[in-house]
Amino acid sequence: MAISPTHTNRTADSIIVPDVVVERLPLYVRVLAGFEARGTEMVSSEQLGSQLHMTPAQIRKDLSYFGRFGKQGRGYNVQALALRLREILGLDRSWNACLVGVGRLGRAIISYPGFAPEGFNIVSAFDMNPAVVGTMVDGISVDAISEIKPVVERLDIAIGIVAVPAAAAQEVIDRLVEAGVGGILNYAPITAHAPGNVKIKNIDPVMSLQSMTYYLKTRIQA
Amino acid sequence: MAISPTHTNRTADSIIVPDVVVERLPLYVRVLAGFEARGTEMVSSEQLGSQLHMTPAQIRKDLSYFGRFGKQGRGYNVQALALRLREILGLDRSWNACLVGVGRLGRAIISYPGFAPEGFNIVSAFDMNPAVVGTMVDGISVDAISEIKPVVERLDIAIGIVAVPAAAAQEVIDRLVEAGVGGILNYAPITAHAPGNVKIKNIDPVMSLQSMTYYLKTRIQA
DNA sequence: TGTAGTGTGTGCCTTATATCACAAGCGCAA
DNA sequence: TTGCGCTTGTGATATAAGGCACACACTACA
Repeated sequence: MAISPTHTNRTADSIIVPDVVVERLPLYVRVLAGFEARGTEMVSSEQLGSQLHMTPAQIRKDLSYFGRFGKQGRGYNVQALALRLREILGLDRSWNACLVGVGRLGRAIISYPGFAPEGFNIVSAFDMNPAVVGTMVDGISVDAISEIKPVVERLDIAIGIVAVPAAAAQEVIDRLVEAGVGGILNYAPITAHAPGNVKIKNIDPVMSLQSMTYYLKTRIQA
Repeated sequence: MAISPTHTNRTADSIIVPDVVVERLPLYVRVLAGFEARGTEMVSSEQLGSQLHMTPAQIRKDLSYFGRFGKQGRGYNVQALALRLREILGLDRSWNACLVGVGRLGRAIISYPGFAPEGFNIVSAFDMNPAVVGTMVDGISVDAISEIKPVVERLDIAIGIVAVPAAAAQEVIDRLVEAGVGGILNYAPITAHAPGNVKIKNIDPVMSLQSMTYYLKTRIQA
């Protein structure tokens, strides 16, 4: 949460970075990767901004929370900035995750090919259903819910992915927290609760659609 | 976007409701459904707030954008408020959606059982791969990308769900917009662009994880 | 009819976030 | 070496969102 900047004259070290800013960093990493792939050496906040549809000032300010990465008159070195942002986000290493709930959704998550290339490895799965426990799904062995704590500890799992029915989700989250995970990716349609030192991110396509329709309602159909 | 309130003495009709507020409404609908199921007749903003971990004042203020639904000293009638919010969000009807990209992710989306009960029906699918075009997936026929426009018009499709690789996503989104959809649910990891009258919602679990690790980094492991 | 208890709706204030705008730094060209 | 064009980093300012606190409305009960 804290960073050690040499770049500031404010009261103290350890400036708190707003969540909104942290959530934008992966976006920057992604467009930088694009420029990197195209062999571009330098980019300006202007260029980044036009790609991302945001103002250059916002990008500069976001970056300024973490240091001074740019050169006046030149912009940012693509490679260096990408590298630095990955370090800041903790993307310069890989992370172990476990999945709870090996139903239809859970299986789709296990076989989703987007996690591994970014350094997120699902190394373990859990389910309540005795018919599934003990089987292998896509190379991952499925254990009983009661095994969460020992397995999380043994495999150094930092992230729990929750794909169980709504009714069971909070209970599962509590177990994951107790087992020591630091973050939870929750696919269940509930308002999940966890202690402040555990980060929860919700993925809820249905809720996205349900707010979208508010805008569809008033549209004149083409 | 506009509402016709009798409840206000402000400058004009048609108050613009902030996006953040609209995005919270489905949350309210969900907890109200819970109270409804338990047979509760009245709830206070206090009770709603404690379920959702938010302040009662925020809930009251959010609701006040749309009308005066509560009774002093009593709270809100659960059924009536749920009904009204559903109307406001356009959830008192069903919506047709189409899926573009029938790969692994696309198939998982088609067979995801969470959409239909909430009134979102995937009625059509499209893919680029000639091997898939013409087949049926989970009861949905797969057409060529070039068919998007006629099919969207014929089946009155308001929502496009994008599950194609990043490189193809913007092109697909452009086609969907041109075909006349009003909203897009985008699973591709890109910064999508669309005209202002088309609502885009992104679902990106990887990006969620990538910002989560920022907080995991600094955690003392248990 | 009166009074006590409760919870809404909202004006006003606080906090958070975004944008502006400019001094200062850098590189290039003459 | 000087000067010009460009782009950063950041105070200052503007806008947006959140929360407080209270007048007022409603119910219940005496």
